[in-house]
Amino acid sequence: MQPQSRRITIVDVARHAQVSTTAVSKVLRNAYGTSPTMRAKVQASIAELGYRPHAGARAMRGQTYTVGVLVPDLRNPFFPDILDGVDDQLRDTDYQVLLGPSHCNGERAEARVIDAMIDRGMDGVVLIAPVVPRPHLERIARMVPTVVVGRHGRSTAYDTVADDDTAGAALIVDHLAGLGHRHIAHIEHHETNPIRLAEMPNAIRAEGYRAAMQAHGLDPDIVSTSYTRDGGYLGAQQLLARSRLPTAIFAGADVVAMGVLEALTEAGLSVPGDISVAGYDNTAFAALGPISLTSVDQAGRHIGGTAARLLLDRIADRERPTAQVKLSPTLVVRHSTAAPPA
Amino acid sequence: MQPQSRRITIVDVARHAQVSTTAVSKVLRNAYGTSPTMRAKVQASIAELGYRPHAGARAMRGQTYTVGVLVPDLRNPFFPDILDGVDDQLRDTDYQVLLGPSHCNGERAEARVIDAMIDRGMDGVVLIAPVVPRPHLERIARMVPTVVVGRHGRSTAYDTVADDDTAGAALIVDHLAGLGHRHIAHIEHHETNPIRLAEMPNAIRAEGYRAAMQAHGLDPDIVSTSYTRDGGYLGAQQLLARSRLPTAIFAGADVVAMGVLEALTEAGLSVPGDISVAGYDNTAFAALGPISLTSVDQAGRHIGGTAARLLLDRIADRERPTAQVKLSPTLVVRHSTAAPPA
DNA sequence: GCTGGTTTGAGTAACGTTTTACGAATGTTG
DNA sequence: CAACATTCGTAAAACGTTACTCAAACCAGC
Repeated sequence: MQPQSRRITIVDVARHAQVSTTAVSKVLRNAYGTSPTMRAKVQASIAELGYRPHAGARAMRGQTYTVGVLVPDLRNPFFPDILDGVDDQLRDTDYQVLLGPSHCNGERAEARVIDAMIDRGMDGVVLIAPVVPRPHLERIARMVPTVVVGRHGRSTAYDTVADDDTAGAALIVDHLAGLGHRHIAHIEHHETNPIRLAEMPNAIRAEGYRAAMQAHGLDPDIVSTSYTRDGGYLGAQQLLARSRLPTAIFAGADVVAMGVLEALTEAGLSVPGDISVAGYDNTAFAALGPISLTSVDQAGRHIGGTAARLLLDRIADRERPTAQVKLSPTLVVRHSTAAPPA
Repeated sequence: MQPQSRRITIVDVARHAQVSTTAVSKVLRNAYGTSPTMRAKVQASIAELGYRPHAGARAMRGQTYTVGVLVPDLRNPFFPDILDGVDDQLRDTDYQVLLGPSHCNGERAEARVIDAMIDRGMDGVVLIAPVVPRPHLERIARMVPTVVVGRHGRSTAYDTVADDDTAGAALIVDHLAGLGHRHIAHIEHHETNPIRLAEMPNAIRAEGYRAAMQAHGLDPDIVSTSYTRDGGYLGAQQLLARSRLPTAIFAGADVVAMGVLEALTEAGLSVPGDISVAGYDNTAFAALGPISLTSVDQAGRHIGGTAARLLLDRIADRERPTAQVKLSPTLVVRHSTAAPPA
């Protein structure tokens, strides 16, 4: 088990192919000024020696061919959909995706992960529903090409891709009201920061819910917890503690609905017999037979694909004006919603 | 929106603190030969200038303080548990975790992601249930400190952390047999490669199932698909197509059980009334009220924590003999299993 | 006050790549 | 055939950090 031999470098390849290191570098980046003959020679040597470019060294001068994706919560089954979309776009490029997990969803932790990605020379980053303050986002975007997913608000520094959460919330409320529900509660991710209130999807969904309820002449009823399973569980428990139960619960995310179903099951209530439940994101979980959750589909894969494409565009041209892509969600009706009990 | 100012380097810090760059470097790595006075001065300058070390440059000489974790499937809810454990251990160190997603679970794709992590100068890697050939693993481990999680087989090059899958499978079979089941089917992740047959958890579970069945004097009945939701769905459909149904299904992973439940629901069968279902991994999904899946707990968080600790150890001393940690699983009985219908 | 040892800090050469500038062929035009 | 583009390839200088070598400053103990 001898200590591994030194890594093969561009110099080794150059020597083997009998050309200069510059020539090898040019071939690698398929830059201008390489004859087919030379290209072939170099590529043969690369293959024979098993050369692999050293990203660290590359980072010092040019690109690393790496893009980082900030994932706020690995337990939320919506995010893999987005990542699939990113992967679709990047699979056939030289770029490699690395994920920055920020499970403990604090602002500090998130900022730390983003900084770490920048320090590691990522050519660009996709930030999924980041919670750091707006100016911080702008600062990041000035350092590295950035696409922000699922957070509204126009910036001149970064592109955004988001779902029309106002419309999505309305889809649910319209559906439930159409079934005859008058008392529809909403469980949201708690938010006080004024900027995030205007930008984060959770806040927009809550606001959309409120507007839609009023449009139907109904009273909004919001419980604030978090977009996690536990948040859903706690939120539902708060509702269950009431003297008068709602006849339907609109959970701000499928993962929240998981917790809601948990609490309702525990309380011995049947869905949708006693109470209807709707989610948001149309994750694989919602589609699951025993669950069969009515949900709003925001086409995560498409969102991810769009984000990746925008990012590649921006890496290619950092001066291009920023884009704001807004996608329209659709309603997927399943068995967790029905007319309220008589 | 002026083009971002040049990155602050160690040289800027040195100038600002009026010391040499060497001194700054020493403080950063808290190496030998720094007086408290100097350390304070340097740290003040670092804070004031907002200096951040450039990982690419570091990669060329020393460490990058980055560890990579290969995650085979982001939709399997077991993996976040492992990652939590890794995070627990690394949170208070200088190390940063980055995830390499390998969704399309081919050998090629996996090898590509691992290579990418090595190229990017990771100080160490944790490979979760890797499928690449054994010699490839050895080669990787010779290049970079490596811990392999959930794959059995002793190596002199890398450490391993795994669950005792033989015992885990027996727990399920014993439980179901104890309830009176005679016809217990198992859905496994298909495997033909002889080395993986001896090392991969799926293969060991299947073998453990077979052994336990025989110990009870029962006939094994195995369906081969994959450890995904779709795999579970297809496997269950194959079983449902039979003239004689099993009275219980042991799914090799919770994520497989998701698909099984899906298929059974679709077929109008009730669980556990018509048929019992058990999973493996005891994910949050299994605990979910409406699901309430009997499962085997292999303490993912603990596995992840152990892996991270072993990795740090090995980064500190690459010559230390390798360790093989095997953890004992426990059975968690819920409502998806019951005595077979009379 | 000198010796010998220990701290403390500085100077400098890598590390592997890209980039800029430039020379040597080769082809093209008047 | 001279003058000039064009193409192909090379040399050398960065990039930001760490590790190695070595000098200066300091401290005992005689």
